[in-house]
Amino acid sequence: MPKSIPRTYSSYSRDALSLLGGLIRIARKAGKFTAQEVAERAGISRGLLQRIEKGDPKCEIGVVFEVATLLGLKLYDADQATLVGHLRHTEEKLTLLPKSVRKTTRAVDDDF
Amino acid sequence: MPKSIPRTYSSYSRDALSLLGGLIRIARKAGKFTAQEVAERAGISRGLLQRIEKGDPKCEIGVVFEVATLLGLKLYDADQATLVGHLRHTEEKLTLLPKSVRKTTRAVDDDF
DNA sequence: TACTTATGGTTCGTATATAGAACATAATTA
DNA sequence: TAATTATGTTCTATATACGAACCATAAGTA
Repeated sequence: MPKSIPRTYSSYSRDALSLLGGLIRIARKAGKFTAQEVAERAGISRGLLQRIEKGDPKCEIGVVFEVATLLGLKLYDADQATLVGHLRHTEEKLTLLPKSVRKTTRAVDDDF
Repeated sequence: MPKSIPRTYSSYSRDALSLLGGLIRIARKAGKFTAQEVAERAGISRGLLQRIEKGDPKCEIGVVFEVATLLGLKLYDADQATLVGHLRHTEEKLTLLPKSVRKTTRAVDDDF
């Protein structure tokens, strides 16, 4: 990690992070859990939970998802399709697509 | 970080991560982008993009969201409510809830 | 009011995720 | 088929997220 380039995020991503963090906070308060309790059950520090609830982009996604799951949040609004169904669908799509994305194929008619 | 406790993830979280990574990969291939291209546009390394597409829990959530956004994925299936609307709703809920979760209030009738 | 507890914000040391390069393999094209 | 390119994987050095221990403030309770 030689270069230290500060990361930038689109407003959409930041909004999504804030939303997810806010939902987590709401779920925690709705369940009458203290930050300490949730942090312990999730196996993380209270400080990290605070960052998660704030929507800090620099958190492990696995931990964020785990906390959300712990509090009963649905990560994927499975209105009709279940998560597993979604996964199966994903795999199907992947098998149909070419395994490598071949670029402009440096062909002959490139000299126009 | 003195102690090194390996993190554990619920199957639901792992499925969600795999799903998100798979959707990202599908979107990338559908758009005919090479991993190199997407990584460059996202300002990350190709190796990190691979881990993201694999659903590695130990990635910054901000980067994952950013890549997803870059490829046009909707992080929150805004069937009816927009993201911003969701956010407003979140804030409303938060203002209604007590700001601190007060625990069992260590009262008198605790000696049963 | 005073008391208790939750929350928010530091700082510091360390475990670890990351970038970058290198290499091998797989996949597509001519 | 050969040639080219994408992908997958491993390695090392470094930037940084994390846990832990603080303190200050806010918020709920008696």
